[in-house]
Amino acid sequence: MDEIDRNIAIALQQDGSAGLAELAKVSGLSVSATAERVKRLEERGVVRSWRADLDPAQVGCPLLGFVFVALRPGRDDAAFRRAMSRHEHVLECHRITGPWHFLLKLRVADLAALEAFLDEELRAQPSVERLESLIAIATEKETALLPVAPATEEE
Amino acid sequence: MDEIDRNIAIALQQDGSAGLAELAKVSGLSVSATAERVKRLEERGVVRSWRADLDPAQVGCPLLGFVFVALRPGRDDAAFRRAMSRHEHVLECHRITGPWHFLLKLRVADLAALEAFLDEELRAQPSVERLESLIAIATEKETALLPVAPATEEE
DNA sequence: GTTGAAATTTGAACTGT
DNA sequence: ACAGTTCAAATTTCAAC
Repeated sequence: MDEIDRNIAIALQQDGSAGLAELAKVSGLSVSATAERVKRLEERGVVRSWRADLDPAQVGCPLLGFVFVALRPGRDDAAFRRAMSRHEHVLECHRITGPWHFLLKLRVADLAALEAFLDEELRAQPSVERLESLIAIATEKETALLPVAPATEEE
Repeated sequence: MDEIDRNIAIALQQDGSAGLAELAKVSGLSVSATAERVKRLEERGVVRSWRADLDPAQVGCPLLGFVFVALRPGRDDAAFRRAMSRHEHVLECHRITGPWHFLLKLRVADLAALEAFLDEELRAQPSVERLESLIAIATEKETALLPVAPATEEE
C-alpha cells in the first residue's frame, strides 16, 4: 500500500467506472502496471466490491432512523446480532461505548415501516431490554467515501 | 421504475461490475434493452455513481465514531454545516429529532485523530454549544446496500 | 516496471419489428 | 419499447526489453 496504490484507491472510490487509461494518468504508471495494481487491490481486499450507489428516495427508503438498543444483562446476544445482520432495513449495527449497547442505522419507507420494525423486529427480540429511536429530519451529508490516510508503513 | 428496473438496480447495487450480458439474464430482456434501462437509471439519478467499496481498516481509518452536536440558539448554522460537508472524516451529518441537533458519523485513524477532530474542528466552531461522542467497539454490520422497495406506483 | 501487439470481451450504435 | 447484428473500444494476456 504505497502512495501509488492509495491514489488508485482514491480514484476508484470516487469513480469505479474509471478506465485503466484514466487510472494510468492518476498513478503515473503504464496501463498494464495500473491493471496489476487494481487486481492486487482486489486480491488484498482493499477493494471489497464494485457497487452502484443508489438514491435512497428513488428506491423507496427515504426515511433514515437511528435506534439505540440496550440488551438484558446476562442474556446471549447472538440471536439479536444475527437478526440485525439479516434484516435488509438495518444498514448498520454497531456495538458502542456509553450507556447503550448497540446503535442501529435504518432505512425505511416511512414512519409506519419504522413502527413495524420497532415492534415486530426489535421489541420481539427476547434479549432487547430498552430502545431509543430518532430520525433524520434532513441529511447534510451522507457519503461512503472513506478518508484514505497518507501512508504509514508497509508498502 | 417497474419491476425490471428494480431488479437491475438491485443487481447493480450488489455488483457494479456486472456486465450487460449478466444483467440481461437478471432482467429477462435482451442486452440492448438492458443497456437502455441502465442508461435511464443513470439519467434519472437512481444510480448516482459507480464506486469501489474500500476496506476502512486497510485505508487507515479503522476507528468509527458518532458525535451528537447541540448548537447555540439563534445562531446561524450555515458555517457549521459547510464545515461538516467539507471535512473528509465526516461521513455523515444529519439534522435529527430529539434533544440534540445533529448527529455525525466519523471515520478516523485512531483516538488521537478523534480528539484532534473534536477539539480543532468541532469545538472550534462558534455555533457549537455541546457535544457528546461515542465510538464503535465492534461493527456487526455496515452496508450501503439499500432495501429496494417492491414497486409502488409510477413505472 | 515499460512497451507494444494479439486475443477476448464489452459496451455503443444502427436497423428493423 | 425490444431484439438482433455490427462496429468500435477497452480489458486481458502475453511477448520481449
